[in-house]
Amino acid sequence: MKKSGSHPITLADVASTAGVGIATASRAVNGGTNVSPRTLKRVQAAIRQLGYLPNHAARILKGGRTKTVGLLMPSIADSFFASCAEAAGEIARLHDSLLIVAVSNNDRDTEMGNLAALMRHRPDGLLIVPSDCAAKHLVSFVRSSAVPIVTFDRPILGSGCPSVLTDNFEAARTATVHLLEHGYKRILCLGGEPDLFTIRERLRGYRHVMESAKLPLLIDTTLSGNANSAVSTLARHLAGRRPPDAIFTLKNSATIVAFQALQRLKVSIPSDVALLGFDDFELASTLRPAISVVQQPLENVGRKAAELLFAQLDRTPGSAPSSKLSIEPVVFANRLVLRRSCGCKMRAGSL
Amino acid sequence: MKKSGSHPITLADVASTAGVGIATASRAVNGGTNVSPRTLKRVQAAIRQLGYLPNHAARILKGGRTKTVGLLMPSIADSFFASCAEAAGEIARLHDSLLIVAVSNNDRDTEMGNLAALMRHRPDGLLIVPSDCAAKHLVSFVRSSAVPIVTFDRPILGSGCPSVLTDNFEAARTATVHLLEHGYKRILCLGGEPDLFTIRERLRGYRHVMESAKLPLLIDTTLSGNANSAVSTLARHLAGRRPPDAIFTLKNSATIVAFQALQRLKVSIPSDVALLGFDDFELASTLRPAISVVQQPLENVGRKAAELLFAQLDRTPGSAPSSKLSIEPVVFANRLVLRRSCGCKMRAGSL
DNA sequence: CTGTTAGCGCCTTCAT
DNA sequence: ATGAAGGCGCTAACAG
Repeated sequence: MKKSGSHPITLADVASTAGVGIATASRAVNGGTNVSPRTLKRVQAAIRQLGYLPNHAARILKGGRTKTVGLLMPSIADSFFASCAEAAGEIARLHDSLLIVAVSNNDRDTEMGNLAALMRHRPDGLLIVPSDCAAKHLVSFVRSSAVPIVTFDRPILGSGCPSVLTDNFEAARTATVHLLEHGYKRILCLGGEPDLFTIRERLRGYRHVMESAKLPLLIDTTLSGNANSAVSTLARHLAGRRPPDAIFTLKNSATIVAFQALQRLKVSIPSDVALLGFDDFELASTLRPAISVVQQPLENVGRKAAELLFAQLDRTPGSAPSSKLSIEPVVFANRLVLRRSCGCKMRAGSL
Repeated sequence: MKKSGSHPITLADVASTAGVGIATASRAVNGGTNVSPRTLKRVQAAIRQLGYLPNHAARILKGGRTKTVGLLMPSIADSFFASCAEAAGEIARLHDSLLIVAVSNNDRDTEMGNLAALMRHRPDGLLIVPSDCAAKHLVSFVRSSAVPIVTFDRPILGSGCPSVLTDNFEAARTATVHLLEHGYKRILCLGGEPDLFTIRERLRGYRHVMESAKLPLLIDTTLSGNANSAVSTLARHLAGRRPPDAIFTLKNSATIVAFQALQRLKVSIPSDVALLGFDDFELASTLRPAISVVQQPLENVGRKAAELLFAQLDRTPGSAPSSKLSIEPVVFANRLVLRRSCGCKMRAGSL
């Protein structure tokens, strides 16, 4: 109907076939204020007939919103971030906006490169999961950037940028305390990427508890995603003179590879060594034993971040600057989900 | 540096602070052909100093590419689609483009609504996982749309639109045959959403084999995502006079809820009933027993779809129309990954 | 209520 | 090698 040969339909086309002026057509398109019902109908008919689609670029050029929000995060495929993204996307749709997605792979250069690419599209706002929460490149970007930014999962330290986090420190504390209450004394804290903000916070929580209890710090943050390397890492720890009696894994993937390694080493959970992980995952309750975890309210994080961003966007520039959003991060509490791997529910009859 | 008060930097600003004409500045920005080295340098300095960023909207308005690709799929959070999206995104970056993401929830209205929103951003091309492969609304959209479209995972029948699929029929056939070879005779085919193209193809494969073998068709496509409903569904089947001796699940989530239900019903796999699922998932090999599955080459699908799309985009309009891309869908083969749940490797020593 | 007009920032002839 | 000028499609002032 409108594809072949024909040049793209413009407002002018609509106006002429409707027999009205361009401005009138424009008004008709945008809600139709100050347009007589009859003309409105005529214009709408022309629009349908021609298959007219407003040219977004032209509107933007005029100075309006682009109705897009840039989303920059480590990975789309990671279920954690995918959940946040989905939730954020829903909020965006509610505000008639779309998400432009870019990934950082937790790599600084990739991050800055893709951020630049993002910015060319002039998003109205930015949702960022910073790869490095202290890196000056991001700080200075945020400082000089005119677009509102909200970070989630991790902050950009010293940027004055609103962020939505979960209480990693407190959750790690609670988790470690729980392990202690089970009577474990040698708790191995296991994970990778020790430079990430979230990991550091969790480590801090673990440390805090262990030091208060005057128990030895057993920390190994050399874990890679590789299952085989986890086997040798764990074999080494388990073969020591004083092996750990419990393992606290610092994230999702660490929990999984640790579980797999333990399984392969035929180490029984929790009788030989207990396991408690940060981050829930779909099959955590289906594995045997079911894995106890710290559960983060993912959807809430993504949703809240998006809401915060749109709150800034929708606030008309004229409003009182006193109502400036608090710079204090929004922090969600985490939940300790107790299943079997930590030693809980041992008495319970079934699995 | 550039945030406060100051209006956004334009090419004119660059030109004036560099002391050159706008046109020259423009040339300098775009590769710098026909610009003396000295002026080039001056302009570049001005660009850096001012923090100039080309206004994408203006470029688009001039008729250029938007350097964006629309991605419309059922869900971002679904690991299957997330993997495809990530792969597609990488290809897009290689072509200096970004992904604009919209979701359909497999719902026709949501799909068309979000598609319309997508189109306003004038993407150079579209990557679509159609919710309904036969729905006329999409067909007519594709027909009338001027932007290149590639679908993946599912086709849009009768649209002449290139698509990237996996061989669902053949894989389901192979899987069912494998079950037969184990000696199972009463194979229950279990899943939900029987209207989806992929599900139908898999059902067709199952049917084909069972009918050839003159074995009874046991099909239940009423499964929802809910674990509890799966328990009652399976309990019912298992309690029948002639219960199934094997279950072939039609997708990822069905496999998981079936496994969970079986586990809760204390039905032993594979001795009481064997299990084989369509779609691999992260912990399939970690569950006990490890689940045998049909594995789809997800990344390949996403990547290939994006490549096909850019092949169309990069093909300059002038080139011979004879080289028009084949309308035959690209079909990837699937792999049957045999683990324990189907009864394989029972003799093997360990787990 | 409606039409006319002036740009938004950029690229691209066309002169110089 | 460079500058001036027009127009991409749209909206917001301003006239009528």
